[in-house]
Amino acid sequence: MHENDFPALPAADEETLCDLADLFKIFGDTTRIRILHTLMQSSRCVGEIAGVLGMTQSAISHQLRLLKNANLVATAREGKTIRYSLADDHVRTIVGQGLDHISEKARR
Amino acid sequence: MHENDFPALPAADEETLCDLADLFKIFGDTTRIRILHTLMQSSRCVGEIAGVLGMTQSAISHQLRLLKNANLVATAREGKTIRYSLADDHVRTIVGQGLDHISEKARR
DNA sequence: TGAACAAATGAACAGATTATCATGTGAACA
DNA sequence: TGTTCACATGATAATCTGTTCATTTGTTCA
Repeated sequence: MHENDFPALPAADEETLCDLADLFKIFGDTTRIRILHTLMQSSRCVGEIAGVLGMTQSAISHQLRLLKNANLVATAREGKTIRYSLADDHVRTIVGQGLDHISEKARR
Repeated sequence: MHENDFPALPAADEETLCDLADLFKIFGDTTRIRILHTLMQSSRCVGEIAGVLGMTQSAISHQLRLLKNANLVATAREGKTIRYSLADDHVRTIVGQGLDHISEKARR
C-alpha cells in the first residue's frame, strides 16, 4: 500500500487553509509560546506574566490580545487585575503534538 | 478542583519552547500550509506543486527547503525529478488538531 | 470625587519574512 | 561530451511583525 494514497484527513478549502496558517502563526512566536506555557501551569494576571517572562507589561499585553483574538486564552476580571487562562484544551493538545515532533527529531 | 492546578504536560525549558515556536512558525504560512496540504493527498515533485498552487517553481523550492529543514517533508529522486512527501504522521496530527480548533471556534 | 494602580492602545522603528528575478548545479540521455 | 531539464540558490525589494515609549482607559478605595 502506498503511504500517500489514503489521506487520514479530508481535503480543506483555501479559506480554511488560510485560517489554519493564521492559527499556527499565533503559536509561532517565542513570546506567545512562553505565555501559553506559563498559562498551562496556572492562570495569571498580566503583570505576573510580564514578571515571569521578564518582559514589559505592554509587550505582554499586545501579545495577549492576539492570543485572545485567536480564542486561545480567556480573561476574567479579579478586582483590579485581569486573570488570563487557557481557553480550552486545544492549546495543550497542539503544544503536546509539537513537543512530540521535536523530541522525535532530536532522537534521530 | 481548580482547572489549572494539574497541567497535563510537563514544563518545558526555554530552549525547547524556542524550538517549539520555530516549528509552529513553519506551519504559520499560507504557502507552506498549502504545500503540506497538497502532500497530505499525494507525494509530488516540485513542478507539480508549483502547478497545483499556481506559484513559481522558485517560490515553492524556497519553502520546501524550510519544510525539509524542519523535518516535515522527505525527498526521493526519481529520474530527473525530485519527489516530495510528508516526513511522518506528525504533520497530519498537528494539522488535524489545528482544524479541530478552527471548527470549534466556528461553531460558537 | 480623585489618587493610585492595572491593563490596553497607538505610533513608530528595527528586524524578520516572502516572492521575484537572475543565475547556478547536477542528473539524464542523445 | 554537452545539451537539456528539474531544481536549488543568492540578492533584492516589499511587506509584515514585535518591541518600545507615551498615553489612555477603567477599576478600586481612601
